[in-house]
Amino acid sequence: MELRQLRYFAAVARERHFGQAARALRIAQPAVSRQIQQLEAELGVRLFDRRPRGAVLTAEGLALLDRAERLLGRRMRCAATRAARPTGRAGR
Amino acid sequence: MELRQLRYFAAVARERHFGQAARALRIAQPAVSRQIQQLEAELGVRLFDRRPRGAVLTAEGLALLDRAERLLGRRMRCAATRAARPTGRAGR
DNA sequence: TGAGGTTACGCCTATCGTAATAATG
DNA sequence: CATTATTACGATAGGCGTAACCTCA
Repeated sequence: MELRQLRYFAAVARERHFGQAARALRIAQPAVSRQIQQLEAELGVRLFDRRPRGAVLTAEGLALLDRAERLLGRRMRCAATRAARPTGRAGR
Repeated sequence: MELRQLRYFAAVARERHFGQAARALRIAQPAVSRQIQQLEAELGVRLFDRRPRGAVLTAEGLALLDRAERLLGRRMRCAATRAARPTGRAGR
């Protein structure tokens, strides 16, 4: 599993739309579709119900969304990134 | 940033050794070195002090390790992963 | 000089985008 | 029949492994 997949997944969940998610991500729709499929295959669950008017989260998808957003939200912006500021030590 | 980078980083931090981390990860040493470099570049910090006897975490590295292990530990094993049982994995 | 990390280079896998296809109300 | 997701396919980028090089006590 990679963060990219979670990011795409979260986008689709937010937009409830593969195409709109793709637009928000600045990529093509098939790329989103593929990553979601991969994620579903790896997890062994169906994350979305594909409908002609868009995609709706399944129960498992909803549960994953909670975790995924939490993970994405706290990426790695705490400890190390703070040191990237001019707070004293800067190696290069 | 990808989970792969965090996984490699955590391995090096645990082993305090690029080569040993590579062995633990079942990959070659340069692969580890490259991913760590990428991570350092993205974060803008030096995560390890390379020494002739191994690698030691910098203060920023230590802080990142804490977050990384937490993230890796709670990957996505809650809701969806429950359905991901055997018969589906194909390595290389 | 030896242990360990990095750079160079070629291969292979994965991802992406465009276009065509299938499915559903 | 229109809208939306999927599959096919060629092109591109990224990651990995082997080999050679550099660095430091």
